[in-house]
Amino acid sequence: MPRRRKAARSTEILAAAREVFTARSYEEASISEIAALAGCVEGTIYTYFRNKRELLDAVLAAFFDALVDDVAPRLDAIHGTRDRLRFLVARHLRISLDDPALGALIVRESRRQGAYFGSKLHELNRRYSRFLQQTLEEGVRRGELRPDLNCALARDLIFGGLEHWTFNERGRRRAFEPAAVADTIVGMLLDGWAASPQDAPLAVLSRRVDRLEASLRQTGRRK
Amino acid sequence: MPRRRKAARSTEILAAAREVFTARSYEEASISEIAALAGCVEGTIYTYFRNKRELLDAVLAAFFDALVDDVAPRLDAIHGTRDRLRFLVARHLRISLDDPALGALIVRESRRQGAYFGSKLHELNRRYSRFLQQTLEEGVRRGELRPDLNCALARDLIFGGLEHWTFNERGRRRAFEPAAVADTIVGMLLDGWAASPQDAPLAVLSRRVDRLEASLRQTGRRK
DNA sequence: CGGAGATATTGAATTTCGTTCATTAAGTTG
DNA sequence: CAACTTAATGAACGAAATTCAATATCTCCG
Repeated sequence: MPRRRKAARSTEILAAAREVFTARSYEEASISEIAALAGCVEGTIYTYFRNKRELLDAVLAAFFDALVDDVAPRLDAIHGTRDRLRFLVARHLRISLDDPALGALIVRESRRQGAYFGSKLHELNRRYSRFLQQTLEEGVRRGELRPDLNCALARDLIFGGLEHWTFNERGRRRAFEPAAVADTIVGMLLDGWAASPQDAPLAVLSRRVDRLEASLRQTGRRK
Repeated sequence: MPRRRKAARSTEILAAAREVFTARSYEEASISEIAALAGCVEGTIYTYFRNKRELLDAVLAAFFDALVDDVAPRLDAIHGTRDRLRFLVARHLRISLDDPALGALIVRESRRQGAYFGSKLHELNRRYSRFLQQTLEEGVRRGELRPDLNCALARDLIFGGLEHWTFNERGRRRAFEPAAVADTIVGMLLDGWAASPQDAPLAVLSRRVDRLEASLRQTGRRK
């Protein structure tokens, strides 16, 4: 009932919506719960947002906005393609550590609206993913990456791969170190998965070491 | 009103549900529309499926079941890690060509339920993705892939990357040739993105050609 | 063949939830 | 302090998911 500046109310509703949308799935999240949490009635929400979907989009948009602002200056300070990639991958992985529920929400809901392409969300996503694509393109220009690399495809492989891995990792309920995982992933992508010819003896030896370590770990656990 | 064998009704409802869920988003798809298409009333559906979500899951499960049955024998007939990977990637890409609407539905909705991990859908997904993971593991064992390759991570990178790329490609409304794209992607992943030392002169030359072409295009546009 | 039991199907009732809108009340301005 | 603007309300509406007691149809056994 008290009347305030529009911006304040809008922020409250957005915060409440974020709370509820991360706690429940989109279908289960109800406008009435968001309204209760924001300290207003359902009707009020509709003077700020056209509908439930748009409210969710606003929550996601706020996140991407902040993300872009955070990444831009830090990426500028890094030189060298491999290091930049490591930073971008680690930063992306950190999303789901900083706020796991929000990270899950983004994976669940960010690409779901019928008219995704051309939406504000799509535009924000493009702005964010451009960091990666430009890094790749510059890598090619500098001769650090293969001249025939399809950068748009490479970008999709990275983002999609990270999303998928993060999603599965959440299911496994394991902790992880973004910087270390980013190192591994960037190494895999830049250097390839195929064994180099001179690796063959190394492969055999490494396999034996792996097995030794594994069995040591096993016996260790059995005390 | 006519009464038939349970299996027949169930199949009709499933077919109708698939139709409606691919045409509209989950929220927009209504049980009444599915019932109308299946030639029964809403109530009937609830004697076969507990709720709307479970109906959707059944549609997705039927798809994954068929997919696993299709892939298994064909993969067995292929030997060599690179060829197997090419097949698996191409087959996965073909999903969204065979039935684009269903492909889109899978991306949109397959990981959305709150209790995904441990669900039947999760189990089917695991069975399908195991094809890829086992191919990778065998590749390592044979010495065709790097001995230190993290196969679970590699698998996630591939599936996630393909999903992301397919999603974006749909937005771009371009056609593509699964075999050709699979070739490119498997090549990228196995051989890496970093320029090999002897590529350096090539990279520089390629860069110069790029620039020439770009400026030609520019002047062309200015007429 | 006929009736009893089983069960598939119904459709109306219930409930829940998103959304609308006429009304109220709090600020603002002159 | 009036006239105006607009934030906020909350009751009402409509649509859609879900439930359930009643009904229709099938099966099987005497």
